[in-house]
Amino acid sequence: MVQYSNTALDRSFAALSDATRRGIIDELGRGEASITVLADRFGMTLTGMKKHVQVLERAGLVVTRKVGRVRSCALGSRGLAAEAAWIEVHRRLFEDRFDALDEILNEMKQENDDGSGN
Amino acid sequence: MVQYSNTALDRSFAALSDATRRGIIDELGRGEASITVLADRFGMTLTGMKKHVQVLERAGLVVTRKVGRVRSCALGSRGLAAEAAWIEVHRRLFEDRFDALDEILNEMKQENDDGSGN
DNA sequence: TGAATACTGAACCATATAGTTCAGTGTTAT
DNA sequence: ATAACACTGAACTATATGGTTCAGTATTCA
Repeated sequence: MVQYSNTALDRSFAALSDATRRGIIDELGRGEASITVLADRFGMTLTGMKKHVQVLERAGLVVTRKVGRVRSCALGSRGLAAEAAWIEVHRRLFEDRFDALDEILNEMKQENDDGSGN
Repeated sequence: MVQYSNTALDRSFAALSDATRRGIIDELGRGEASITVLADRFGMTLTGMKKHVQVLERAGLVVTRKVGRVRSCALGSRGLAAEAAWIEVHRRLFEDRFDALDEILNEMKQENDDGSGN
């Protein structure tokens, strides 16, 4: 029985599973933005937007600081390295599987081609 | 107001946000496996495991077929290309932001260094 | 001082996840 | 034919998400 757990990846992949939150990352890629600006951009209440930003913040993808009455949101310095690493390693798993499948299919083809009828 | 939506990425990132499901992908990288084998491996009921596999299947990451009374699960041919692509594009957004920050910090440093005292 | 702005928190709703148990159905092996 | 096996579906639990409204608090500006 295997015991897995990586709350960091849990949180960041969960954060990325929502189109609005992926959009917020796009937006912040163009520069810092307040909750109000983001809420306007995505046609949502301030409270709704605040929750999305909190999810991104808990995932370490976004950082915020309060400047006067405005909360300024920016991309976090942690970046997407861990997520990219997981995806890359496992992308190869998928590819290897299909390489293996190709091999099997080629072997079957050879067995057919050599006319042994087996 | 921006209108985003990409259910494919929604589903696959959501599927990847659970450690058990990421573990299932690891496991299937070593070869096909039945629901029973996976349930054993992760110390879970058959019903629980079936749900995880369904989430992965809806996300297109896993394919299953019923052979007799056994459901055989394997990695899907779609792979993780779309997810890798999103991550790569946005990884650069993060990096560019910090390049920009570096620039600003360098400019500030220069202004300090030139002794204008401004 | 007072109004407007920007956010915050509590409370609520519907739906999804992550898991369980229990009661089946269909398949295989004796 | 019968038992064992592998799965399936319904129903139930607790918690999280994605959104809302409403009632504040803190800041800024006139």
